[in-house]
Amino acid sequence: MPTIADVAKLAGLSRTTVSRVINNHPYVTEEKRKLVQMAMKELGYVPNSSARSLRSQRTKTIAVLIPRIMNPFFSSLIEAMEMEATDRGYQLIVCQTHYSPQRELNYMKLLQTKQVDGVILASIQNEWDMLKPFLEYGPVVMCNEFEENVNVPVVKLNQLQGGYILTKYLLQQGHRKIAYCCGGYRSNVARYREKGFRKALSEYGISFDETLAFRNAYNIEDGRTVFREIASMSSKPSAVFSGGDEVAAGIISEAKRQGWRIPEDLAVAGFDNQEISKIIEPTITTVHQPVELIGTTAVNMLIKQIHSPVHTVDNREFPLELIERESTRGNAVIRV
Amino acid sequence: MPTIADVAKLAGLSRTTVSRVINNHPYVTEEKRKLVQMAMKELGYVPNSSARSLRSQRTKTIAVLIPRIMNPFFSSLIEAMEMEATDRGYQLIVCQTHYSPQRELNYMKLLQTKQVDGVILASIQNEWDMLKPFLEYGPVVMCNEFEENVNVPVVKLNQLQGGYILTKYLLQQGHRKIAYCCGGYRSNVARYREKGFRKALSEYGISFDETLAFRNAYNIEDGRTVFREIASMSSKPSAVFSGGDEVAAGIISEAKRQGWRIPEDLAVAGFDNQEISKIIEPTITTVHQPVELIGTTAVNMLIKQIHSPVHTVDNREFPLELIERESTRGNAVIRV
DNA sequence: CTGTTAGCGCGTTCAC
DNA sequence: GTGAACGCGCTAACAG
Repeated sequence: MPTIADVAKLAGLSRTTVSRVINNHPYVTEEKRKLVQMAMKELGYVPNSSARSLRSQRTKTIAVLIPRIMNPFFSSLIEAMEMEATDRGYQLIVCQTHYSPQRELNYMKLLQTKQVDGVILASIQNEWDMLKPFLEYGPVVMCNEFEENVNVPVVKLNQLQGGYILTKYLLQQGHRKIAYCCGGYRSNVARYREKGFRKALSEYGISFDETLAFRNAYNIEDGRTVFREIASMSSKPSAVFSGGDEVAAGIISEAKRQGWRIPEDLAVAGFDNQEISKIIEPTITTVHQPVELIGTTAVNMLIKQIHSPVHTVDNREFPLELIERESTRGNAVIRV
Repeated sequence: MPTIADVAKLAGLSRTTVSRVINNHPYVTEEKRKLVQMAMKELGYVPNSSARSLRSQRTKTIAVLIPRIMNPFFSSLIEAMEMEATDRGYQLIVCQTHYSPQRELNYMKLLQTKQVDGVILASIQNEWDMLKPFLEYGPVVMCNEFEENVNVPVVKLNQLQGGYILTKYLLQQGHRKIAYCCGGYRSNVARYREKGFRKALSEYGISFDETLAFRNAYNIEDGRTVFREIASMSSKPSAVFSGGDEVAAGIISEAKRQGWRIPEDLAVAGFDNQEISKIIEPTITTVHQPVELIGTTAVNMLIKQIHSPVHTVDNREFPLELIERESTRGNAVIRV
């Protein structure tokens, strides 16, 4: 492997000049620039990035923490982030916590060891006290998931509004007894979504019914289980608000197996507007989340922080949008 | 940020001794080891990984190239790889080529600049001549996608067998006119799958009919298009072999919209055994690919190469498995 | 405009 | 068992 010294020797110049050419510095004669470039090409020289990192204290690499990649929400988030990072000259390291606080802490150490220039937290598994100390080692940006009263830039979605519009829509459709599904017990995303759910209910004078809440629903299989529980209830809901399209799909699938009609016997609403919500029969009413938008925004906010470590905490929040489909439509009958 | 020198000073020892403790070297008194550990803790010392990389010529980082992460096949591949890499002390950089040869080459440069210790190619966009030169810069392992007559370790799936068993099954069900869908025009995965398809056909004395082939089908929307074309044919197939579950789902969905019955009017088989194949109605007959297995295997093969750059090219190939579901079952009528 | 010189933080021969 | 000294490859003063 040729080093900068080899190039310098071949070009008959100093290492400094070669370095200047590499980094597009001004104050290099066009003539010598050519000389250096030819030498680089002839030797097949490429700068060693460990050396550059050590010298410049910059790795041009960022890490993003998510629970797991198989969740389509996080796949699309990573997809968008990776593209944006690449466009801006950064590498992206994926870190799956699998909901483990310990793994999360281990990944945060990438910041201490200076393996990455910054971290995007798209999931939070530890109490903030555990995470806070890492802020001193480098910039951190929160994306989607967030922590309150914390001095960290965050790009998030208006979950309260999202929960509200979806619930209000169900109420307007005539539903008065609505089951509630969510996952992630200490997630602020889920918490605010629930606030929106409750707000809409209260506007109709309805109070939250904990016996209609399912708080551990993450995937299709969980959705099936939820349905079975609903089916076994003596006083059944006429609609379900599900915090995820997969869960909604599971509920629908199981309901149909057991001969229920959707939405006539049970209206089902999801969240995320994932592919599955468009292909299932009936198609699922859901809330669209601009995932690509928050992904690219988070990357850009982080890179900005990396370049100017001034603590200008500029938060961003984007609205959510209701997508009405078949799984809730046209069964507008008030059932008391 | 404290350095190794600070720790040495505080502990009243030399940098060498500190380094030995960090790297678990023998020949360090238990007493001094404690001393060093206390000093490290007191200062909150953490080794700088750029410096370690520069010195040891090891980054403990690997890159994996895929077309895009949103494809569930690649999400699960990355999920498995990331877990295995982490378990083995490596970081994983995701590289999405988006089917662009140029992007692929850019990512391969990570090997030249020594930003990564090795690369896993799970997708190939360039002619091999373009990729081959990079082998000299570090170990490369191919995973799933492959190139023939090339001296690179590869872990793959027996696509020929996969295509064969699925097609043979359709033939046994009585189908004689089977449409064929695939994506990826220069993929060996697709090529061998097609070989299996043709092999099964020929055993039944049927020749491949190019007018029944759709070679640009990747997603649900493409599946819908495929169906429309099939529906408009004068001489229609009784079954479809689709190279992906999404495409199969799109075909089914569109077919149902237009009032066709599946499998009675058209049997549809997919590939990959993805979630969607279990939830769609009818559920989709498909071929299960052990994605996690090839993911972890590829990571381990690469790490092995990194540790001992001996060119022992040990390839691995795993079998595929047919999963029979509703989308093809029970319409076993010979139609000529 | 260009070259000389000093480290960035660490691991590793060698001597002791 | 331990420490002094060198260099991994590069960039950034500082002179000139």
